[in-house]
Amino acid sequence: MKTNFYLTTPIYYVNDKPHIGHAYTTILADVLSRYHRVAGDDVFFLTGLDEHGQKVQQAAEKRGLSPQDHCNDLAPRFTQLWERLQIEYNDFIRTTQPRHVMLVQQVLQKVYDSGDIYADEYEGWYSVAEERFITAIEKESGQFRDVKKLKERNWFFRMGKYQTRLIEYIHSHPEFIRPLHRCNEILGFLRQPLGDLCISRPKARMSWGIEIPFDTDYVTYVWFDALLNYLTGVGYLSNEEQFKKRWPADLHLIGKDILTTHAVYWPTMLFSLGLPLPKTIFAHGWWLTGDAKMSKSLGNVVNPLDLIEQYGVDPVRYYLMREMVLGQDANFTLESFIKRYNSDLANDFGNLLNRVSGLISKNFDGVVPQAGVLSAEEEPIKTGGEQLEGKVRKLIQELSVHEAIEEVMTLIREVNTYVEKQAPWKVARTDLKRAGTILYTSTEALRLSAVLLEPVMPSKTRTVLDILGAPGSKANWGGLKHGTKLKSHQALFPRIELEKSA
RNA sequence: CGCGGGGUGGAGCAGUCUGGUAGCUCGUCAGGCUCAUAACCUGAAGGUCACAGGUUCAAAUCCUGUCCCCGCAACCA
Repeated sequence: MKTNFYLTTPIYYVNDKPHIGHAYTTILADVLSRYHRVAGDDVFFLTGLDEHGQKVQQAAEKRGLSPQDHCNDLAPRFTQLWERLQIEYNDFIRTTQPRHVMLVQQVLQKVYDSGDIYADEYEGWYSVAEERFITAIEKESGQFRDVKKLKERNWFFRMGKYQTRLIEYIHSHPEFIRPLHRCNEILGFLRQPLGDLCISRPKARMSWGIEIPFDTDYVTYVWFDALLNYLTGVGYLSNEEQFKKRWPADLHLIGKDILTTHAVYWPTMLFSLGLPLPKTIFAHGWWLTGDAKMSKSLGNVVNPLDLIEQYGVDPVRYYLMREMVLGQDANFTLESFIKRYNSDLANDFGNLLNRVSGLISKNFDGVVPQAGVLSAEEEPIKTGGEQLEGKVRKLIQELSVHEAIEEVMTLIREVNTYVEKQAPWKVARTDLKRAGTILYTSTEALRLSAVLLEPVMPSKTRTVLDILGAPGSKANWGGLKHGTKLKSHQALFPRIELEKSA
């Protein structure tokens, strides 16, 4: 019986091209998916686009396009980037798809019928920029642009009535909101009375959205619409078999900026629908460049496509996964990227491949030698290799991707040390059998490391396994077969030579 | 008392939830090796873990307080 694993990224808002933040979350989801697939889980990985809302409407108007044309134009930029980044998602949802529109309307009707939606006249300060009403305190803060007094009839979701239940749920499910400090943040937020959520927008003001089924003068507030994608993607109200199998989601990956919507709005919506809550909502940090937050709005976006063109997909994936401690902010700089690339990928990983393949080529005609009797020297390498898969698996379960990677890199460094100390190039002159044992051991450890890095760097690790004649092999010791002829190859990760500038 | 992030050897960071000789990468210095992508290996220097109290047999880690740095119009993960 396979374990189901359903994970999601947020659906990205299509008012501009994708940037490194989108790429990061999606790569992270892909890496986790791949680790779970390798572990034998039945993975369902959902990503997609959030296409409704005022900002999309405005962006479209600016370009002289209809909102739908604007979305249709931008959507491929995301899907093409995901292809380029080797993202293997199971489904790509767009909130303008009929399946989603239907679901949102059904859900609205359901919630309405259950009495959790009511109409009310509301007068307050409205931030055009934020697309929402703000409180008097927020207005005083001066942080909101285009604030005006607005009196409007709208539909409201009885979010407030689930406050106590949500607090209790969070307390009794420590894995629900992670990392822990985010959980505390939400609990802090919930110490204030939780109001109801305005879930409609009058078409007169904003028409680009899903029509409210019981009041056609209104469209659905974009967040109420967007969050439901997680249900649409697994067939809620349309494919009960799939839904039963997949829901609740195991992991919602999100950025810390959208924590409240996911950890407060979303659970209360699910409470109202009588559905179980996702097992874990994980909020990761931001990529900072210098001291500024990476954002498409600041014009300091590092275009992931540019990096890929120059250095390849795998190093970019590796860097993003290794450099960010999940849950914290990280700095993105070209310098640190190059350092990581050179020290980890070129000097340690790639160079080790060259060392062993060169030695096998010189001393064994390029044919993997047999491991003879293992001495005490081999033990740490072999044991380390045997234990590595378990360590990596545990760390991935804990969502410590950077540590999982570091565990593998540690073994690779140990193998480099081992090769250095055993000096097979010397031993080969007097004891070819012993040299064979050394080379088998180091090459096998390299193979095993490549297998365990495959979710992070799917292309390059496959190249390594291909060179070693062990494609599709597993992370247990002994996957490398003696007698295999190694394929000739170029440097796996050519060093990036830094231009020496003043 | 607006919100959030952070202060750990020269740099960048783990470690803090689950207290127990302070770790990694880079850089520097010295040496080794020369199979390899000027790579790799060994050793060394360098930290009172922002500060002050407290809890404890034991604190970077838990509690209390203080100081400092960074980000916060444009919804952006």
